[in-house]
Amino acid sequence: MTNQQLADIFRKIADLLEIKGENIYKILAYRKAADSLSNLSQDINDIWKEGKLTELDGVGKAIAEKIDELLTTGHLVFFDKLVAEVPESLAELLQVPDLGPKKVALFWKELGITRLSELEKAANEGKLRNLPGMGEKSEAKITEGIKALGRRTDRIPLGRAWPFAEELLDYLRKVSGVKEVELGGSLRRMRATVGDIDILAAAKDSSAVMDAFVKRTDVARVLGKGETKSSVEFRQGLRAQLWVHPPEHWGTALVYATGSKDHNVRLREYALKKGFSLSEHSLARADGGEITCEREEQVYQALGLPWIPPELREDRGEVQAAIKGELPKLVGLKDIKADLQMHSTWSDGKLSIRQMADAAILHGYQLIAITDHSHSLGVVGGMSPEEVLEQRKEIDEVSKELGDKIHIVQGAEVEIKSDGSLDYPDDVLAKIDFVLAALHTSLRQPRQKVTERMIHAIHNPHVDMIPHPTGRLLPDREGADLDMEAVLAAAAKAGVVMEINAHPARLDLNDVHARRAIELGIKLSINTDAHSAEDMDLMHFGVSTARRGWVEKDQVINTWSSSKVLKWLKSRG
DNA sequence: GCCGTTTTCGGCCCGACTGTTTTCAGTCG
Repeated sequence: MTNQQLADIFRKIADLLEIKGENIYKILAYRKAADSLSNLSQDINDIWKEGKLTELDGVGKAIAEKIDELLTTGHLVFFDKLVAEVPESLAELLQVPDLGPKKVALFWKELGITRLSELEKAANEGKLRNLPGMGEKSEAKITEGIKALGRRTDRIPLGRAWPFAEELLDYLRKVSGVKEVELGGSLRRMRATVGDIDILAAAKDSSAVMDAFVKRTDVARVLGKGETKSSVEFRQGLRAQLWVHPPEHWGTALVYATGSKDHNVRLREYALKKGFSLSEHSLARADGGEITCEREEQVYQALGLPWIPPELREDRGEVQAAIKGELPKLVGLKDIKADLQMHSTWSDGKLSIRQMADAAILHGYQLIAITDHSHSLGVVGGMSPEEVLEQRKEIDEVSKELGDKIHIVQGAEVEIKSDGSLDYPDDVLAKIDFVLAALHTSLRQPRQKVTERMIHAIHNPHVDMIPHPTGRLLPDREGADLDMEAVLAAAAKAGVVMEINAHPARLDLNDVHARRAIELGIKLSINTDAHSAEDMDLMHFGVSTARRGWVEKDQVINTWSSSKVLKWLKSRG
């Protein structure tokens, strides 16, 4: 069983226990253990074999025993008994907006409803409105919620939400009385996918900005509107919420709006130890004293902590690290001096080598690698071995023209074929300065096969980097089912660089695996995989993913000087 | 069910909004 499968079981247990009416803290404990498993960079099976389950955050004796039972037998008697008591299908009812465990339990006990279809039917027949605590409005809300479930977009890729959010920010900044507007939530934390768009505005009086927000022409539905918080659903199914706080509360409000929820809980727990009750409004003392914070830094400072970058705020140990003064010095966009994966008209790129080089110079880069595809990837017009030699001549010519303005390295993105062999013979690979071995096809091979295939490629002494390791395409195409722990171990041993592909549809390695990679001493490279000049602007998405993985500057080879990169390439032969 | 720089027992973040209520429960983030 994988980390994710275990996490799903514990989340399901939490849902069912909540419907059952269990102690809320027991439920939260299961959720915390599930989150811990989801955020884990190592394979749970390895931790289990080492007998270190209870070292995981949120895993104590009882949950460790359940993990042990699941990994040993593939089953959990506790879960089977629970499902016999509380129908498993009730958990899906919790997905309906505004429907929580109390009402699900009410409908189940009073009307025997266990499925979505039964709930919809009962609502349409007006059977819900007479139950205690219910009324016509609540019933209508449920009907509407079930419909919303059907059209609700799942989490959307960062790259799609980003331009929309930017436009929304610009719009709100123009409202009179608005002092500041900033992204919050998973967008500010730069998660690869986001559930909704969270925005914080500072204004003395919230009414003008709230009105402007809910009255936008693309708003399909207003889900709620109050003095400090409103939320809407846009026509495309995307949701957004806006908080408005006075400028003098901006710091605490921004911490609150940025989250994650778990980070906030962790921070508030720590604040309590320091004698403060932390909310979006202030840091309050029990004696009635209060500290308000205009800046986020002041909130952390008041707790004796350094400011924690938003990308780290996932409760993955950042608060503990901040307490110890051990936060990483994260890589930043300004540190990037090179882009080591891009395509030209030699395969599926839109521009010539010269044009790509000119664009890179505009980005201030010292070095680029032109990494066109190899021939077996027919759909993109990959290069034959003969073309590799011809392209070399062109790269030399362009290099001569541009002098010391930029270094151009000849690379190639070489297919890892379905049997694990590479698309060029060794004598061709030997002539290419920077060899990328990539998966694009047969991604659905079984875990063991695709992992062996990848490791075989890593073992080829000519291979320098693995670009976009899993091949995922957000939001639809899952990546290969790689045993990443085994892949990273092989890469660490071979000195092969792993890429964080900056394209927002990829962000691959993901944040969790990037963090594991640097723990293993692997060097990373953050590249745009540009097929046009505009694509080079996507670099910041990759940098943010690295930051989410606690990656520091020196661990990223394209922050190095060009001479250091060239020296490294030479050392690899 | 987890956890300990006040604790191995007794706590466990904090507040906004809505609807059904005349003061609060449920849901959400």
